[in-house]
Amino acid sequence: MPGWWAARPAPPGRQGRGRPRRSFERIIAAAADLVDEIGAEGFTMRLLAERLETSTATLYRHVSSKQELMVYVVDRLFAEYSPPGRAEGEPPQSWHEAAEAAAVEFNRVLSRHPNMLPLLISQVPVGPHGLQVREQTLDALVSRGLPLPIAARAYTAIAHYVIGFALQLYAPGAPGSEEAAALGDYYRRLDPGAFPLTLAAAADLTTVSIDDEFLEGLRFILDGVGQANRS
Amino acid sequence: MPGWWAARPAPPGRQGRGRPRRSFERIIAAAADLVDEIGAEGFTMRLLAERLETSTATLYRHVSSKQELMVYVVDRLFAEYSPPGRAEGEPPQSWHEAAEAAAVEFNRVLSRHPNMLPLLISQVPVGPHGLQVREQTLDALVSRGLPLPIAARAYTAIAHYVIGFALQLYAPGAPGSEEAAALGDYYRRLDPGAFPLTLAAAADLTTVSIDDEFLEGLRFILDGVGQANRS
DNA sequence: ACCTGAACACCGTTCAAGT
DNA sequence: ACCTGAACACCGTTCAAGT
Repeated sequence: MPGWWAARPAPPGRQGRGRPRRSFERIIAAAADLVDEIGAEGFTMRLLAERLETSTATLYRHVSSKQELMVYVVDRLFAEYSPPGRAEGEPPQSWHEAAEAAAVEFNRVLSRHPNMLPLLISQVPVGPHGLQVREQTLDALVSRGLPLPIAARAYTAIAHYVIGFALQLYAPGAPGSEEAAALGDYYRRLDPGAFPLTLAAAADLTTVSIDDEFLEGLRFILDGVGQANRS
Repeated sequence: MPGWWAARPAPPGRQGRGRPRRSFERIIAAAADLVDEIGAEGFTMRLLAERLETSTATLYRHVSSKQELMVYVVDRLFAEYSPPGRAEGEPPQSWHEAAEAAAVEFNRVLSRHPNMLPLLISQVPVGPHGLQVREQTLDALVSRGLPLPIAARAYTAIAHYVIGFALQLYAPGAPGSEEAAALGDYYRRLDPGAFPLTLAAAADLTTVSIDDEFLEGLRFILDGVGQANRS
């Protein structure tokens, strides 16, 4: 499992004088596509080599390991994040609205790459794009009046929440539309006497959409941040 | 990656008439110990067979796959959770205090099993013990006056937060004491002009302990829940 | 200098063959 | 009936040998 500190300002590989750099990016891009298509689980250096019409030994001349490759694959997620723009004629947003919009956009990016989510574990994204997103978001909050110490803590809490939510909802292995039925069966088979509240809550939770559930939890955090800001 | 719905009320294996059941539990216990010792990454059916002085083929007569085995290994985490007891002569807790105590206890359990954390991805713990913990916690909140719909959403948000926090802090691959230095180096190498807020926040964040950081984020959520409860 | 076939040391899982 | 050695179909990674 790769750690965040493993990422380095200058990407690796014996980058000669420009050409190898290009190969490195071609490899990362192809690897990202492959993970999207077949999942992090099924991703194989042999498959990647095949798709690039080369050999695995050649891949290892540009990246030092599969782990390192995955660090850069994850960073491409953050390249897709587009900071929620303040719309033209609209009134200036509060930090609260800006934070919510950022979280929703981050969630949207993650939901589009379910197969990549397992790679986010124990890997705070600190690749070039990951850092840029954090800096942009901190700036959005601070410029709207939220003090930096609180903004930094809010960013951490929100990032944890969004990633955790996405992992359990979108990641391969999470219940899809068909598996939801199996889950229903599972709950119905539970002894209602033993888990009355769990069952009652499950019945209630199915009445709200997943998006709403995401927003409700998010607002818990944002309201708490607001309280910290006032006190 | 195993899904939660995959867990079943009745554990698997051709459980004959009592004896095989015992074997099943011996296997799960040994597997859990092995994961704790060498990590989920290094865990191997061959290693487990060796430790139990049997063969892999025999293991497969009691569990249907490595994935299923891991589902039950994870559930053992929840068997360790001891619901924070209301102390003897003390005044009755609020739901707020109860929720915080539960989250802290859950975090404590997770922090003691860093090697098991990667197994929690895309696996909402729905094994027997996992369900019991949820039911107990919901009961603790509801009995202290928090309405069930809010309690259920709070439980989900808190669980996501605690697991996300633990994954990024305790999971193998997270920066230990030595790697923290490497991380410092990494940040120092960043262009301060490009990431001024990230750098300023990092300097500030190092002044609070990890436990405090955990509690601060947690209180964001709990304060938000309180606000939802009042409105 | 750059590339690669083939190997090395592993996996999870299965099955024919033993007791 | 219960167990298992040995195999099957893979991995990530390396290296001698080619161009």
